[in-house]
Order: sequence, then C-alpha cells, then structure tokens
Amino acid sequence: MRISELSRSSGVPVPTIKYYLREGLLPSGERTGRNQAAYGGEHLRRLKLVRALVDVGGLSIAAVGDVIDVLEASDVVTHQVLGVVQRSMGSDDPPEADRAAQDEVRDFLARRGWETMADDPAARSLAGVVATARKLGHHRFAAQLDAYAEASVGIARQDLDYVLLHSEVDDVLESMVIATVLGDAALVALRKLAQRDASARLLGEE
Amino acid sequence: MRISELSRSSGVPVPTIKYYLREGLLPSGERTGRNQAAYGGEHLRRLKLVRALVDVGGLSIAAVGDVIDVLEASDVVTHQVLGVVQRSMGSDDPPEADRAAQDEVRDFLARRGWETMADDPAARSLAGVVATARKLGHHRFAAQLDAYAEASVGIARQDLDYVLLHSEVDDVLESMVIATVLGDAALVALRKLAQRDASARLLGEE
DNA sequence: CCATTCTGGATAGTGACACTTTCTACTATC
DNA sequence: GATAGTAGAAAGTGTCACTATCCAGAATGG
Repeated sequence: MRISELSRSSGVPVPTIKYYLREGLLPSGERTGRNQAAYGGEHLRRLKLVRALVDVGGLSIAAVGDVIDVLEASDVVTHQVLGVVQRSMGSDDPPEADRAAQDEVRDFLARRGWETMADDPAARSLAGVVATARKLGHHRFAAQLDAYAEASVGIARQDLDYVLLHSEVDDVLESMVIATVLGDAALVALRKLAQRDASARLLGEE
Repeated sequence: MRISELSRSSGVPVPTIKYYLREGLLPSGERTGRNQAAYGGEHLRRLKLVRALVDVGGLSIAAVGDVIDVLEASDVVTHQVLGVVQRSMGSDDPPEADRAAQDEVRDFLARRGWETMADDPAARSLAGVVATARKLGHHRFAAQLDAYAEASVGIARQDLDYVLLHSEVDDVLESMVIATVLGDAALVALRKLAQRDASARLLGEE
C-alpha cells in the first residue's frame, strides 16, 4: 500500500499523514526504493486510532504521541497504560484549589477509601473543580461528589469488564485506550441526553 | 471598583478583562468620566463565571459568548438554557456516523424511550462515537451504552435536584450552567479515579 | 520512450485562537 | 506637577494542527 491508498482508505489527506509520520504518530513504511515506501494494515489501524484520539477524545497531537509511546513500549503493564491515557486526556493545568476545596476533596476520598489517590492528577483536577464551584458561590457542590462517585464506580466496573473481555481478541492496551477515550465521550453525551430527558419531564417541554 | 481592582480580585490581567469587554463577555462598567468607568460585584461574578467556563469547562470564548447571551436574554426558559449550554460544550463537529452506527444508536434510544432526542446534537455525537468504535474494530462497544445510560440517568437526577435546590438562592439559569459544566468535569475526574481503583484491585498495583 | 502522475522528505506558510502589546489622549493621586 | 492609572483602538504574539510548495527521483499509461 502506498501513501495515497493509505490516504484513500483512511480519509486522511496525504500531507496530514506525512505530518503524523514526522511527529512520530505513525511508524514509517517499509522502504522499497530511494523514494518509495510500503504501508500495511497496521499503519491503517494506527492511523484510525490517531484520528479517534484526536477527533473523539480531543487529545492534542503531543498527547497522542505520549499514548503511542506507551503502546509501543513493550515492558508496560496494563495498569500503567491507564495512567498515561488518563493523564493525556486531562486538562493541561487545572485551576489551583484553595485549602477549603482541598479539604473537601480529601474528606470525600477518605469516605470512599481512595486516600491513596490523593495525588493523582484526576484528584487534583477534582479539587480544582470544587474550588471553582466555591468561588462561584456554590459551596454545596462538593456534596454532589458522592452521588457522582457512586455512578462512576458502576461505570468503571463496566469499563474493566469490557477491556478484560477483549483481552484475548485484540491488543489489551489498545482496547484500554479506546475504551477509556470513547467511554468518556459516550458518557458525556449520555449525561446530556439524560439531563434533557429529566428536564423535559420535570420542567416541561421547550 | 476600577479595572485594576477587578483584575486584582479576580486574578485576571487587565488586558484580558479589556479583551473580554470587547468580546461582549463582560458588560461595560458605568462610565464616570471620559476615560473612567466603575465596575461592581456583578462584574466580578461574571468574570469568575467566564473563567470557570473557559478553564474548567474548556469552552471557547465564542461558546462562552453564546452562554452569556442566553443568560442575559430575559425571556428564556430553564429547559432551553440547558440546550444552549450543552451545545456550547459539545465538540465542534463529531465524526460522521455510518449507517450501522446510526442503527445501533437508534435502537438504543428506542430501548430507553428517548426516540424524540434522535436529532439532538448529543445523540449525533453519540452515533459518532459508536461509528468510531466500529471503525476501530470494537463492534461490541455499543453494548456498553445501556450500562452508561443507566448511570447517566442517576446522575441527571442528581443534577436536576441540585439546580432546583438552588433555584431560590440564586439565579437558576446560572446555577444550571455551573452545575452542567462543573458536573461534567467532576464526573470525568471521578471516572478516572474509579477506573484506577478498579484496575488496582483487579490487575494489581503498579 | 516519454509525458504525466506519484513518492518521500524538507522547508515554509496558513488560519484560527486567545490573548498581549503598544499607542493615544486623558484622569486620579501623592 | 510627576507618576501611575484609564478607556479604547489597533496591531502584534505564540501556539497549534495542519497545508502548500519544492525537489529529485520512481511508477505508470500509451
């Protein structure tokens, strides 16, 4: 497969593929001459993954690069990939949390038995969210966290089941990346639909 | 309050405040002279809201403008604000869904009794997610939707409760905006924490 | 054989975005 | 009366994700 066919079957313009090659998001094709190279199914597959991460996951090109690096490192454990993917998906630098917000999040983590995750980036961005809520006068927002967490636990169990179910079929690591990124997008969309449904029922249509 | 004090108490640089004024994100202060204006608490409050939408919600300046416009329109109903906020938060243009993905989402909506929301942007982006999953070889991803939806319904109920609870205290519309945007960020962070917890339990630490 | 199309690789340019900088002509304050 | 601050306008900046242009050489169709 030459680059034009790769472009045709992926829908990604040739110059963009070249750009991804330059950025190390795609391995270079097998050289068959001074200015000729052949690409295979793995390239197509990788290209689709990159586009999914960018288009659906909203990852920057640099973040996709980090994910790819982890996928290609051979000595990486499943549990670690999750961390890298999650970090790549996180916001660049969450607003800093003041003491009160940090305390609320610390208490919350303690209630759930999640104390060990206090310095996880996700916990920090959670503290940032709570701090922002407080600055906006929404001091009771933190009380929502328990309900959100309850739902999240159910979702996470689903996520794990899904990944483990696919562990024979495919590359587990890639499945984990895909499930994490697509799951996020799906969940956000579904929350919107559920909100609109609830809102329509309680507050009346339009 | 002059602009420098507004800057100091919000942490937003003066030139940025001027930029927001130009973009209509902030109403102009009350003129007290040819080149002097006074800003009040409502300006500070608005400024904090703008920063929350940008920093936590990841909204573009244009999207924040749309939200502000709706908040300032007096004849708007609660249920409509939700739609505008949700649209402002959505990705610009989700990947197009092929027939198979559309069918799966249609079936899913029918199972939930959500047929009426088939042309909601959130439903479209959901179809885009499913289509992307299929392109990546994850045909069973759509089966996850029911579990996600179940969790989303619980979350949405929480969200509504929260907004209605605050309907006396504050501006309901603003509460809705804040709860929707911050809730999204909180939920995404919590899913990560829950995933890491589940992953640590099932797959072993580190 | 030869005109046209395509190739990998390098370099430079583009458009959107969210600010920043700089400017001018004033005004407030010490 | 020197210094700092102000509104408003215009131009500039840095980042990002491409996109365009070149080039020498290779593939392909007639």
